Amino acid sequence: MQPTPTTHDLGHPARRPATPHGRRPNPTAGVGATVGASHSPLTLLVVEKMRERILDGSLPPGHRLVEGRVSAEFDVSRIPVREALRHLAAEGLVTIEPRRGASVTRFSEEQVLELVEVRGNLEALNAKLAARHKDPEQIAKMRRILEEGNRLADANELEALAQLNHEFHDVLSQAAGNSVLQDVMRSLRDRTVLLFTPFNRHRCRQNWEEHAAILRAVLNADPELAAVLALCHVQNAANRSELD
Amino acid sequence: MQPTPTTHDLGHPARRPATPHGRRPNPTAGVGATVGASHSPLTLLVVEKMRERILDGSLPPGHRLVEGRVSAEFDVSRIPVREALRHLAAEGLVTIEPRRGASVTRFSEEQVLELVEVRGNLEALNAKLAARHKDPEQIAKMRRILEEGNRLADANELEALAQLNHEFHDVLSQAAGNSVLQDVMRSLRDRTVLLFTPFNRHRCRQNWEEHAAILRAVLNADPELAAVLALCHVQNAANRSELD
DNA sequence: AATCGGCATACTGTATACAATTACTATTCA
DNA sequence: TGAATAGTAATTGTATACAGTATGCCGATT
Repeated sequence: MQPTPTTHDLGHPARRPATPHGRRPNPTAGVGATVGASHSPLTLLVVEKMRERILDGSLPPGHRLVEGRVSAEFDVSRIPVREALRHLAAEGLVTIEPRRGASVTRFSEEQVLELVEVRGNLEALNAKLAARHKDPEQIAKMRRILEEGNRLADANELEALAQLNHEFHDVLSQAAGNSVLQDVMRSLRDRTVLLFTPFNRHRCRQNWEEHAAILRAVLNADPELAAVLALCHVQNAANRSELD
Repeated sequence: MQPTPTTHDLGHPARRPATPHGRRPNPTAGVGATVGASHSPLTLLVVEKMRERILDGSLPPGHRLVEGRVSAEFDVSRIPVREALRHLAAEGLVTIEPRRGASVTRFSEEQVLELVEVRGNLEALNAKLAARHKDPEQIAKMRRILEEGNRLADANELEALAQLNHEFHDVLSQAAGNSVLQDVMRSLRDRTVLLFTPFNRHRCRQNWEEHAAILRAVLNADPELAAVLALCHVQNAANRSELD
């Protein structure tokens, strides 16, 4: 930790040859591409990758995330991994116990209820704001999504429909135009994704119905209705997933 | 304005070790000297210290936080400092620009409005929840705070009254019993602290009046009223501070 | 004088090194 | 056999080392 013991090495403060250590995570590293100029902080790359794996379920709740392993996995040093883990911890996807390390967050039933409560209210606020601001461009986007979604629902293309849900949330966040809210909700959404994903066809369809209703309320510039619908939507999604 | 290079150090005047090799961030006990015993991750200590200095204004918005300087200041290595900076960035108190470093967040007017909007709604939710849950212990606490506050207001002890505001928020968060909400609000509150602090006597008093009203609504188990009052309170506080 | 190019500087990003702590295992003693 | 314990391995916390990049200064060239 300190130069203490080693202080006397002062004579030759580690003038190692070119490659002092046999193992080096690859200079222009894991990113694969080269680079010359492209600087992408490794930390962010690790964050992205890990978030993806957590959200798609490859890293199940409770799974321990040992710094050394992860860093070997991605072929980077522990530092970016540490930072990535802490970043994810701030988002709530990862839990860090001091001196014990990180693991994928496992939510208690109570926490799930709490998440739903907060997220529901914020989605309501978001919908309300979206219904007030009427940016023509956003409105156009919403119209498009609404039509597209209805078409897909009729055609029973549930895969594409699920895809559209992301766009739905995105456009609504955009339309609300509150970046603070956007940030908070992103974190809450990520945390709830794992909890209730509309896997089966029925839910997917019902999900869309509710989304469509919210969109219509927003397009009709009815803030209160939009808010209520959004709140209900979150609660419904939570209830449905409880019936698993 | 740019604090450019040497603006404020960090508080401590000149604390350059000046010892060429004798300089080492604390052998085994170093921490003990400055902060607490050796257990307690340095990162957290740095976070606490820095948050304190940001919130009390010693580190003004826009002030650059250079890792090297901060680490020298606290006599630790850059690693805990980096982690602390990122922690604070996650809370929103610090802004990190890739490859450029960290600085105390400077909020635009728009962001202020956004913060108020979100915080107001969440405080409302919080008050509503608090008014529903009726834990006897929390109720007792609230009663105590209410009485104490009224007493202080009458006695014109504004210093102590300001102190009590913290307790007010704490107890209300506790009473609401939603840890997710608690987390989010803590971050939002920190960010708004700088923006509107009731410095002068008049505001402090009015502030308390509003707090008291919320408390009474909660104690009367009137969730809707509590919510409305909380929302208004945040908005009022924001408006008042704009008149500076 | 204005612009360009290079050099020195300062700082961040990332890698490795090592100490401190916890977790694990085997072993001894009752 | 079971509990206590010592010894070891695994893992985190923190320090230092080094490389790459932005920044600012200075001189040279036009």
